[in-house]
Amino acid sequence: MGESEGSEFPPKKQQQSETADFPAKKLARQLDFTQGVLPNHPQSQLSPMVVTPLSAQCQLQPHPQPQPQVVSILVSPQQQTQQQPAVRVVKPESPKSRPNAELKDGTPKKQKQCNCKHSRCLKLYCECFASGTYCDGCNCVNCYNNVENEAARREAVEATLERNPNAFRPKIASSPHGTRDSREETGEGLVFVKHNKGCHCKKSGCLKKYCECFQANILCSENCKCMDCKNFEGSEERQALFHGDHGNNMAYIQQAANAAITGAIGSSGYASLPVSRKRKGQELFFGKTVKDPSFHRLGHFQQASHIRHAALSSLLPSNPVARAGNTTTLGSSKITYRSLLADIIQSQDLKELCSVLVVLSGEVAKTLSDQRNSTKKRVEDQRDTFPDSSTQERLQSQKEFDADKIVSNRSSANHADEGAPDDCSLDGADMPKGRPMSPGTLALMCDEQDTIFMAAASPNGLMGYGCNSSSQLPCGQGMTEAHAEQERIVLTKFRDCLNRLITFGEIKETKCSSLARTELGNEKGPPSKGIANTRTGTGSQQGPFSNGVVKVPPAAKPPQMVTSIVATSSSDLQKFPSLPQNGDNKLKS
DNA sequence: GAGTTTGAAACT
DNA sequence: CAGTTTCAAACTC
Repeated sequence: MGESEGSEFPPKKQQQSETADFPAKKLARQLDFTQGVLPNHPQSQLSPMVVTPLSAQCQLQPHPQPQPQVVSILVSPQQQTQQQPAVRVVKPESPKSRPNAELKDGTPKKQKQCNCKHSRCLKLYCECFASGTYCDGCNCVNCYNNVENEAARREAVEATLERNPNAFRPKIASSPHGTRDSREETGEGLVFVKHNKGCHCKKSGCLKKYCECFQANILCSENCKCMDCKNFEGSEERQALFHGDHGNNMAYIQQAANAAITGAIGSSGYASLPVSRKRKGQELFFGKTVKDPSFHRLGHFQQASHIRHAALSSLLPSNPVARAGNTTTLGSSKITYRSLLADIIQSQDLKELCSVLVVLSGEVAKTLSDQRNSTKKRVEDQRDTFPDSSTQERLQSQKEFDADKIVSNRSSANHADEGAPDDCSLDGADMPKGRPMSPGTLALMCDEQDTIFMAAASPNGLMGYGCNSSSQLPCGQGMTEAHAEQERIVLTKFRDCLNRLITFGEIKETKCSSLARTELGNEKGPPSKGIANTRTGTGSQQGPFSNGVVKVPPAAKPPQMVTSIVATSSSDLQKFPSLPQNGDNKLKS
């Protein structure tokens, strides 16, 4: 029925609804990108920074709302020209919907390929379409979800949005404010996420991937209308799935799921809870305690593996959830991901970091221009002494050489432990004349609307540097070098910061890993393959915010994060193998 | 790999 | 809004 072959697709009814307003504006309106947080927020007007994935990830959050998963906006080349962003709403919890996501072992995962036959990949049945991406290398038949059929695709998007304005929104969201309040009341440092619509499972017990909640590695919530749900906190069935260190073994999980669904697990040895034990409202948020605290950690393990975006957002200090301190408190019933670094990164720290980087940048600029000035002065002095042209030439060469040396010396001083990324200096090659800023710098600044950063920048001369120095330095190469150097210094420090964060996270991870093993009483289980991801080698295999997600006592927390970061010496750096040296990866990683 | 099961999406 | 159908992924054999 429905769309039979040969019938007009999409249906006429849907086609008629096209308006001039659509789809870009409509999309922009309907996709708040942050789970309903932004629409009323002044910054919700789809600024370029918001739709830029990198920016979205490192964007400083001036607003206090809990930050949901990062929503990547995929702008196809064609759509870029048409200013109609396709929206790739990432289900951050679902590996399959994260193109190029990595498996736990770090192996790059191929983008999910759909196998649609009858939907032309223009309905939400199609995962590619649902995720806002073109089909690429899929096994689909009669696919319209491609550039060649952009018009049809757009209409389909419109039709889909007409049916459901939230169709392309992330299905998994951070809980609304009330939940955050709950968190605050319980003193928990947990991020609460749940399925927006909830699942409607009947037979799977919400313990199979048929269940969107389970697939998302989140617990069923009050939004769900599932039957015989076993995907709730404290569920022995669910716990059995992930018990021990089988967290990565899907076969084992599925076996356990089957056992759970058929009743083999859950009625033996444990008091079976009522069917609707999943949270309804806040009942369980406050009252019910978790029988087994270790299960709580398990929840973190599991969820962490899929919710990297959430991890990132929880890292943001402005997220009060991430800020909450006591990692040893395990009273809440809502299991959600919480970053290992949540205790380490404080809002204040990030502000300080920004300020320090700005100051640092300003200092570099100042030092650089001072040195250039002295060089210039020396040259001029010598010119007065040796007015002949050949000497002038030599002096000019000397001047240029000195300038280069300044840059390279400073560079080497700050890259003693690395191959200095030359690409930094390329950034300014095609800078505009006004206030040149390389992509790297822009990335560092992340959000140009961030008042903290910008406010801090001005008094320290960073913002003025470009103008001032332009009068001091010859335009072009010298200025490019100056900016490149300035950027390099700042990025280096920032990298140091990230390195240290990684290290702290790993310390916690390691501690928690052993702690979890102990508390889980999993003598029967084989050693974990996935829980304790010890970073080996360069450490750049995993991003700084990768899935080390284990709760541990905050023993590793440095007293003053930023201060210690900035004070990091190059010798310290050598302890921490680097982040990617490639300029592009420096911040994106 | 084919067939079955499942639940979301689409439709009535 | 509830019931039914369609669809494609998940799952089983």
